[in-house]
Amino acid sequence: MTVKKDTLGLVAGAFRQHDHAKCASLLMDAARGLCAERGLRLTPVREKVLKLLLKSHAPLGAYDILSELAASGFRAQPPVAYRALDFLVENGFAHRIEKINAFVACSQPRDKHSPIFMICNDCHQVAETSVRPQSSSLDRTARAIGFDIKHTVVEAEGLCAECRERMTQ
Amino acid sequence: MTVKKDTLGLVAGAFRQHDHAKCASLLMDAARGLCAERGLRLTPVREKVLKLLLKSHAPLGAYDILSELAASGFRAQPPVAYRALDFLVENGFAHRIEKINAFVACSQPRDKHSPIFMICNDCHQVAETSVRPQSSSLDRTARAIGFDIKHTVVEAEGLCAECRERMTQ
DNA sequence: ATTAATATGTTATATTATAACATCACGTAG
DNA sequence: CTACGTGATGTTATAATATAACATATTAAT
Repeated sequence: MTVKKDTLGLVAGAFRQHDHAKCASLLMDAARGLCAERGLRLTPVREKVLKLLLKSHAPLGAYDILSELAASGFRAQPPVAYRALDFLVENGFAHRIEKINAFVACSQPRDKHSPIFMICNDCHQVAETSVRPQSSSLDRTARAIGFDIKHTVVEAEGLCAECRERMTQ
Repeated sequence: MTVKKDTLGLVAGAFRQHDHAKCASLLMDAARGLCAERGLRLTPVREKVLKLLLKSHAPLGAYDILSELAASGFRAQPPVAYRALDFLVENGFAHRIEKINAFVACSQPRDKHSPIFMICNDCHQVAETSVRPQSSSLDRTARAIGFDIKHTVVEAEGLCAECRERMTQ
């Protein structure tokens, strides 16, 4: 089993009830701490966008974010959202989900990791888990052919356990 | 090692010189055969789009295909390309690469497989390989939390061995 | 204070994708 | 054969996603 126990817990948790407010505020603190450590500027827009991502139970598109920014009195031209998102993604505070052109806050911003997403087609929630870099079959295949990986995209779409249960009831 | 030997060969091959014309015509024949077996209609546009994908050494965007279709006398409104691509993807003759919004012909259209792509940022070629369904850590994680996978996206971007060598020369 | 680097403001436009509805082609049940 | 249902194509329009380019402002370091 390449998946770590606590990571598995997190995955399951993302599709269940949990203290989201607490979880969000811990992650916000983590981001502030990391920015301080690394000399990164968590400016008002960037912080607001991260807050929006943390608050959401589902991934947000750039234009969802844009309209929430507008509602909070920020400037609302597309580059505003894309720049903030770029910052968050580049620095590991958020991830882009390619399959659905959307963004989620990272659930483990301190760890170097290769995220894996499970996207539920019914409730539209997304669970993040990860594998240790270097341990996946993707990495092993790459090494075997001398391919130097810069970034990986690993996503699955389907139905989460809760939605599946609800459907058969 | 979860990667099969012959699959590995294919991966390496995709970034190297090979008899592309022969490889393309074999895959075209395979597609015609599969359509006959399964009662699918490989109409002129669909065949032309598959031909274009097979001919290309790199993935093609929908609008690349559209302009090549136009150049060959086909109708060239976006839905024409998207419909043909949808058909090819749904029936396993092509894959969509999410990371770059582009399409490639499938190199193993007869096999049920979960494709993996390695995208070279320098030469823009893409190698397809695959893992046996059910054997990846993605599948194991999904089973562990009761997530029912419909489709997976596994992609890596970076530098292929050839481009890396060329750069250090 | 001056300056270089970073971040934001703004306009415009590029790129990717789909909705909606009309028409056509083809196999088949009557 | 023929009319009917299905699937495929034609066409217009527009939606959704993303970036280029350049001006201005803020910050941090000298």
